[in-house]
Amino acid sequence: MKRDIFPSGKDFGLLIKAQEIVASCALVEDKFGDLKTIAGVDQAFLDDKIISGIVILDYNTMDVIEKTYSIKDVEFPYIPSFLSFREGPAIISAFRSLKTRPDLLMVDGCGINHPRSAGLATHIGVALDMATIGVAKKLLCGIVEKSINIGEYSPIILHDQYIGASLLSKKGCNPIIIAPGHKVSLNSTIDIVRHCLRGHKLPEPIRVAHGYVGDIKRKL
DNA sequence: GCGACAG
DNA sequence: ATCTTGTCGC
Repeated sequence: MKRDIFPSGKDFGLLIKAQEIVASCALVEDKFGDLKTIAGVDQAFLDDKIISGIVILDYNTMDVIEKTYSIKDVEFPYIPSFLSFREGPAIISAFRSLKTRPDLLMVDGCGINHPRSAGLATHIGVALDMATIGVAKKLLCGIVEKSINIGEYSPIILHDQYIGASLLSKKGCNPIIIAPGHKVSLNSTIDIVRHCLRGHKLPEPIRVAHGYVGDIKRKL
């Protein structure tokens, strides 16, 4: 099953097939329990190595509960809309080394706001069968409906479908792009991301995970 | 054909 | 993502 959505080679026909399978499995509805903990994951690169770091935080206090990481060889290049095949394997590896399973996972990248509705957050969510949300800093596809003020969001539309939101999380910063990954609705995605904002542009799970992998990389 | 294009 | 000091603004 999981092997089908992470083909080993670089046959684009197979990769696209894998993404279509992921998209067909994606669920944009709230299918997670009480949010006691929330995790964030991010990657850093050093030579031909990819470092994936995951941090689990207390949902209410945003205090760090657990951290873990994984280092693997980079075996796929960065190609827009195919990020999952470059970073996905390392994330799965890091996730497997966690002692506890978080109630939801925030991923740096797209969710269903992807050309084939299979962004990294959605791919990871389906692979791990867990609720995920995608948080990106740039738009990959779709158009932002309207201009917004601080604290507000604007729908992102693609093919007449409401697939995500552009949220102005902090003054003086560009808006962040958020979208459901798997097992999370659009409204909950917005509520949860807002809940995780603590005075910074990025929500805590992603911000802390980013700093964490940076530290790991530095100490190598 | 040309430009856009998560990390 | 990554190479990198100082600097402008809130």
